[in-house]
Amino acid sequence: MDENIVVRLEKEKVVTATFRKLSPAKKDKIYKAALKLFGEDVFESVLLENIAKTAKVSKGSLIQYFGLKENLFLFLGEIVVSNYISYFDNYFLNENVVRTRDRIEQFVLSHKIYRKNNGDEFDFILKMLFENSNKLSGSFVSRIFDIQKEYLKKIIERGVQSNQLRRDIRIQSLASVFHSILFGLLRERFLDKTISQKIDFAQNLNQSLNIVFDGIK
Amino acid sequence: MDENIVVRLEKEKVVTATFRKLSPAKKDKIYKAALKLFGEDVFESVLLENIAKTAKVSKGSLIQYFGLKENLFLFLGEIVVSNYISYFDNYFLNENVVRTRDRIEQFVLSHKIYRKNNGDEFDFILKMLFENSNKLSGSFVSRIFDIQKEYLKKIIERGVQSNQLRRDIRIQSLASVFHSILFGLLRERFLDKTISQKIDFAQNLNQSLNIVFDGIK
Amino acid sequence: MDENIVVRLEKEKVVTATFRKLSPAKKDKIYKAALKLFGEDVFESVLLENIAKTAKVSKGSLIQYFGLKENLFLFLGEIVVSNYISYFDNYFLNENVVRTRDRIEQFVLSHKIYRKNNGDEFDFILKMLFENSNKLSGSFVSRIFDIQKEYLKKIIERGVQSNQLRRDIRIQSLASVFHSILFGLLRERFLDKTISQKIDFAQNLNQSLNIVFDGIK
Amino acid sequence: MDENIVVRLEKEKVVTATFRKLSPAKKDKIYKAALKLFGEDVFESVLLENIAKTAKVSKGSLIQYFGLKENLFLFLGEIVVSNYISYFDNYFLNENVVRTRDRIEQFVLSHKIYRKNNGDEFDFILKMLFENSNKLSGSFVSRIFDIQKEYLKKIIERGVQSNQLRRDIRIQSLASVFHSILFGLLRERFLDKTISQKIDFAQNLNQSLNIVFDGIK
DNA sequence: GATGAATGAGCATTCATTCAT
DNA sequence: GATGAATGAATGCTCATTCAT
Repeated sequence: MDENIVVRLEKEKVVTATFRKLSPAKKDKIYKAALKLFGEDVFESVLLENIAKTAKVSKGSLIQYFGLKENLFLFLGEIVVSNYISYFDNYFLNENVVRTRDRIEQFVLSHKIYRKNNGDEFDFILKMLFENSNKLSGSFVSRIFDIQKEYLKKIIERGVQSNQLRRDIRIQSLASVFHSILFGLLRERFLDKTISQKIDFAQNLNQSLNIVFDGIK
Repeated sequence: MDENIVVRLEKEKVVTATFRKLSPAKKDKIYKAALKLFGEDVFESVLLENIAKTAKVSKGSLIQYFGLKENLFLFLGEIVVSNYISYFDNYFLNENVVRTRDRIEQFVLSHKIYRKNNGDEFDFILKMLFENSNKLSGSFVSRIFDIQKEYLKKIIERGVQSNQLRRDIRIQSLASVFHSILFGLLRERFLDKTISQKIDFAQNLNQSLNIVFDGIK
Repeated sequence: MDENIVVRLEKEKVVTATFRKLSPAKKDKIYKAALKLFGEDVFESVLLENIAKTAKVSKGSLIQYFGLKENLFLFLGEIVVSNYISYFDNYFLNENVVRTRDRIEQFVLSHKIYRKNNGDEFDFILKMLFENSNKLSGSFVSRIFDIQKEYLKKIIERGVQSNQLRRDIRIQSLASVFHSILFGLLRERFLDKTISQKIDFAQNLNQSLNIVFDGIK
Repeated sequence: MDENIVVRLEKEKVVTATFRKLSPAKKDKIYKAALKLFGEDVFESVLLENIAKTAKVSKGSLIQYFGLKENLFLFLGEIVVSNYISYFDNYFLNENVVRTRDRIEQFVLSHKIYRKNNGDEFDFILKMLFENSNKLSGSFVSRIFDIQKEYLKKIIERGVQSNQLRRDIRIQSLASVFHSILFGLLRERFLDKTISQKIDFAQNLNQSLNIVFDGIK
């Protein structure tokens, strides 16, 4: 957990000094407990008492650390975003795919590995995307989306530079299109109960990318 | 309001006979009140008392009509879906655009008009898409999505028949791609607070369609 | 149903004139429906709506006939008591057992036949005896008990006259003792879940009577 | 209050750990308040709010201690039974009456003293015996009855051993008969509004015992 | 007279937050 | 600083009774 974020959140009155001074191990235990439970249920249905029990901390302490249930939730969001960035910054450092199309495909598919290693973070993000009221999750979702689009934009930019993509394309728009497709597949995969689910996620992705790269006229 | 739906819902114990027998005007008043409030806030935050007040009905009556708050909610969903279908079935009856690309564009843009005339329905759909837990809204969302994809599939099919689209395209996949784009734009438009919002919805749509129709290689 | 009772209850504002004027058949249908349901559950748990449904009458009518749920209940009690008296007055008219001991035994056992022919009345009496608050059932229970003791007293009196019983016995006390025993057996039979239930009711009765008739010293 | 019972009830989820950890004084205050009110009225008519007020505790705390109103009720029953046993076990330790007949008489009459010292327990038992639905009070009543019969059986057994009672008597049956008589007197004394009430309880008891001990033939 | 729709007082239960220890 | 007991506002649901048709 990035201590700088904790320091900033203390200034923003999201966490208290008491929390900041906790041992990293304890902070992490609280983070993990809250993450797990907020990833399993909607905000309203998650009880402080259960988080406390899971973190082996008292309910009173939780309130002392965050003041409000909502602040604990905000704190979570900040750490998840920060971890998400770390993870994919690192991913791109080690990625050396050449074709633009493949880079996008790999990026999207790499979320499967992210999920395997960071299951609770992944579940939390899904809950934020689809099940918590915009009032609570709005800014979190925007940030995750902006981050994802930023990665896509960088891939596209290099594609333009390397003449794999047409120069006249608007990068921002293309990033949005790719992002919508990625997001749509995600939703189908995890929420819809319709036929489409039976088709493989990777296959769906492949076809969608074909459509955009080849055009349909 | 389609009385056949009310009859069906009575069989499914979602509404009571007492509700079914209400005058259409009263049923509509209740529908409108609930629609407005459930479109403004998350399920848990909507109070029966306020719906009652808005509909100028007693809380007791509401319970007498639906038994459970959740049933009132389910009832709403059914009517909204039914109205959505009526609206767009009618839209396509009167539509006579020729180019496939333009047909999709018009269909998406027509949601603006739908919104203008059916603001509360529109807001309710948005709440369902983004803010209520999947447990509550899951089936509603699936149905709305299936309906939208069905319309897109029909447009695509005619596009293939009239040789405007390549014959080797998978219709289902293409419909999904278009739907993801449409859905992404919707989200950006109504929920994100980022820069992208400043750009015009229609322009965004136009560019997205260009990308898919032209290909980007 | 004894119309005189209905007339008296009207004067006591337990039933309305509207009810009195109902056809005997309808009055009886209401009586039977209420009897059945009040015999199945505690006063508070019996819903007017269900009585109405069972009697094929509207809830509004029920209120119109009795004003208060409690009055319907009082009405029931009156009729049950009246029927109970008729039944056992008639029983004693046709009874010609000689020995006092046997007369008591037969009287108690005859309740089995009463139960077979008047199951709902019997269940109602049990509910009154054991499960409804004294506030509601108190006077009913007293009356039933007085009636039963009266029958016992008459049996005892004849026993004394025919020199089957000691002359120095206090009839009232003896009647109470017999009644307590009868009542205790009833309770064991219908409410307790203990071992005693396995033993036969008739056997239990037989032994209890032996004890009292033989003395135990 | 027996702490072992509280510990057992915690395992059976009737009381919570929070309640168990309360100071004995506080537990007792709650017990006494609930006892008083449940002894005055039927289960449904007793309000948590009033118990809370009487115990000088918040309604929320009550729920925190017992989870359900019904559990508070069950808890009461357990303690009352346990106290009843303690009281009469102690009574028999200090009792040294010789004649069987007198022993029974004294045992029954000792309930008057029990009542004087434990008025609320006594009232609660009466409410359980006569006024709460069998669903709620059934097991409580069975247990109290079994306890009472057990005491009677022990008296009878010693009576047989000391040749005060005939050897051929069935102890179980005789205990039941005595119990019925005791119970009948109790009922007359506290619930009936009839003449019999005017006669003294002790006199009634005396006569009833005479009848059984002397036989009536 | 009959109906059944309308009403609203009443109550148990939930749970974040406060606060005493 | 840590704990967890105490609190009470908030809300869905029940159902006898009222009342308009």
